[in-house]
Amino acid sequence: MDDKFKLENQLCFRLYTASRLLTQAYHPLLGEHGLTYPQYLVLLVLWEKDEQPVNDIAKRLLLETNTVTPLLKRMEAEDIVTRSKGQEDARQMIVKLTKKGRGLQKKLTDVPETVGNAVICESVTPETVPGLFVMLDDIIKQLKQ
Amino acid sequence: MDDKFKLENQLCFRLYTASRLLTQAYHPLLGEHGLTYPQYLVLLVLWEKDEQPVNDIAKRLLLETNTVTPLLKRMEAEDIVTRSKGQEDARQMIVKLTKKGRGLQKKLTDVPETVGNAVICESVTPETVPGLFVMLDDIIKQLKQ
DNA sequence: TATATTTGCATCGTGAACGATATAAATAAC
DNA sequence: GTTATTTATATCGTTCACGATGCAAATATA
Repeated sequence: MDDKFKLENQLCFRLYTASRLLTQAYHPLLGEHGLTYPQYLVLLVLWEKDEQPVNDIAKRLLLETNTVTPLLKRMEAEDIVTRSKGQEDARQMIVKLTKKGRGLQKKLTDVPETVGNAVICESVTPETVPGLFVMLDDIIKQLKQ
Repeated sequence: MDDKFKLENQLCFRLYTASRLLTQAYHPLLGEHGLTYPQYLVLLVLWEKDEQPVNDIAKRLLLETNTVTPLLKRMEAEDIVTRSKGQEDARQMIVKLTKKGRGLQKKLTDVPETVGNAVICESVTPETVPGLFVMLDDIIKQLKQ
């Protein structure tokens, strides 16, 4: 009885574990450059579009500003980004890549492929990944409300 | 150029986000009983088999003991589990459910279904979830080494 | 049996996550 | 134009995660 409580029947535990383990796979690659995985996510956002307010970065990553603000301060301390008051709206804090922050893109050029290769296995291949993306995107969309 | 750095092409970001959002979905249901999601996972493990050493619980959840130990201490403080030195091996710390810990199973009986329903959507249905489980299990197995 | 190694757990420090709350600037309502 | 509300960000407290390290009990080795 109570198979519903079995760990093997839990979607959330699988997501939680897969997320942690895959983040761990990034660790040696990013740590070499003094980065954490959430900091790497901020870089992905800024590499796509530089000079964004805190709020835009947080929304893109589906995080709260109270998570992102301290993270950005650490990145500022490491000279990866600058933070400066917005011109038109003084409430905003505009985050901008430094030369070092932009330069990290080249240094991390092999990271996506390295990590991508690490997860390739029986049921997870270039052919099946798009289907996995659809399901995860649906779950995220659903839970965002 | 550099589509490989686009957030939309990242498996890890999807897992990370889906995991966080699904954990958030548990929050109101568990918080009502003073539980966090990782504490709920410990309960799932102990409900399956009571009286386990810290190490067995940690291994089951693929966590380190330095994560699990403080978590168990909080659960002990909340009178959900007891922790006592092992008889045959004095290094072990045996974790056992209290009456309250066992009783929580009945109180949380609706949680799996409630959360399960919350993720049902277009591409995630009782028919497609098993396929998703296979892929996530493969990823976990692969990353465990 | 004395010493070395392994094992199980704990402590410490750092960096997320996140709920709750605070503050100042911008905007809306009166 | 003054007051009320919303918005953008920050601060605070608690709980994970997790690498690094410490310590005592158990086991292996000499």
